[in-house]
Amino acid sequence: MVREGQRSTDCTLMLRGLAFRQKLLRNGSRQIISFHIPTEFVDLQNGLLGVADHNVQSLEGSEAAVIPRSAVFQLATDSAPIRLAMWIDTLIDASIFREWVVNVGRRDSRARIAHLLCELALRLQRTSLGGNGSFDFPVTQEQLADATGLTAVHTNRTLQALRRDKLIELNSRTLTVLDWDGLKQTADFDELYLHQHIPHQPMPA
Amino acid sequence: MVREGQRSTDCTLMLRGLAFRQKLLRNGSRQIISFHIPTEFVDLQNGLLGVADHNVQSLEGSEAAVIPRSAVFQLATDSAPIRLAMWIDTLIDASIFREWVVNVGRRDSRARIAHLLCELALRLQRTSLGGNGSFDFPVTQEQLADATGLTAVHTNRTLQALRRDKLIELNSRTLTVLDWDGLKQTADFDELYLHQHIPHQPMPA
DNA sequence: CGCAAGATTGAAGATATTCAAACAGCGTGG
DNA sequence: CCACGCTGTTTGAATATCTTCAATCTTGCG
Repeated sequence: MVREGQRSTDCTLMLRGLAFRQKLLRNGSRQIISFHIPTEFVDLQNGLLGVADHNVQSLEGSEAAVIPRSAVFQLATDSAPIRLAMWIDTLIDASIFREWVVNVGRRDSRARIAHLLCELALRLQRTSLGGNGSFDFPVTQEQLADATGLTAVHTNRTLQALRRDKLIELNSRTLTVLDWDGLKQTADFDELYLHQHIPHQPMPA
Repeated sequence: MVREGQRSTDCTLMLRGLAFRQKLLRNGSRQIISFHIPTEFVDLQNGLLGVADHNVQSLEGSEAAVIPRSAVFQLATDSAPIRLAMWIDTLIDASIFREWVVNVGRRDSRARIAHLLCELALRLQRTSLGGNGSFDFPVTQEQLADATGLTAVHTNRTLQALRRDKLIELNSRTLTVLDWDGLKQTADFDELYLHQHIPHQPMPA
């Protein structure tokens, strides 16, 4: 979808499925930096920064709307509320990145994976893509590993531990949260950083 | 400077010294999320998001200009170029967070610390706060550790290794980069993510 | 069926943590 | 002026967590 170093000419809006952003290191390893679910902009910032500093990749079965950069900025230029909404969207993005720094920096494997699952579950729930704690989850363990800064092997073992403790179920492509409070607790999860309750003002005073 | 959960009423602009943002975890540990040097905004985003999701702390001897939120937004409302510049500022912030996720997620201690030093050195250099590779560096090893997701002890040993290899010198309060290319190489450092060369257009088309 | 991708398992090893103690620099107060 | 306490740095040894490597198992699918 987007390649690092490339000049970006479009913005993409997720419609169906999952996409993620990643950075590749010289030594061959990869870090996934964010996941994106339907209704979310994937790369609103690329247009303004001119050059993409990372890649975007979509999982199979995903659909995204590709919007020419010029159209997006026309919207932003014409409408102050839309412009503000777009800015806030990128700020929430940044807030999630900050939490991810904490996640990979200061939590053990168990809490890390639990935290990632909490975040995705909550965001999916919010867009009503998951009925009562069950979600379509087409993320491989290797991708989970690259998102949490772990290896695929250790991710596998950690997932087993979470299953053993009856916190989650994770079959081929579906994740179900069995014990939401327990998962939140092991994840040290506080949803404040998702900023789901932005005050609806025309312009903050 | 800023406390988590607090409603923010001001923006702060660094004038002298160093400040950093941090998140505290329930288990008592801490993750530093960014450092801020003079000429940089520390928390432009807090005003828009309404509630701070993290703390900001300044090192001794720092000075910052506290600007009422309303004044900042008045500026943003009145001037399209300033508004754009502010947006871009927050986007570069986010880009740095992304690189930090990679840093703590996928680099070993040596590369992690080298990368952090590269970033700070380059940013300081850019604001001409460092003559020929020597900088005032009032960051303790414990803070370095909390920024890289390591322990203070291991940070100490890693710094010794960097010194032994003649990459840096780090005395009480001054950092000097002895071998810039070597440091960049061990850090896997690519400055693209700092977006120092944003095209100067009135509005990207 | 048979391939390919993903998941799982085991054992050995590396990297980083923990705990505890010693050491250095520095400002304060006796 | 020096002892004292404080903060920050350094060191060692034992331990934990996570990685690596390699093999096996499972599943979906042409």
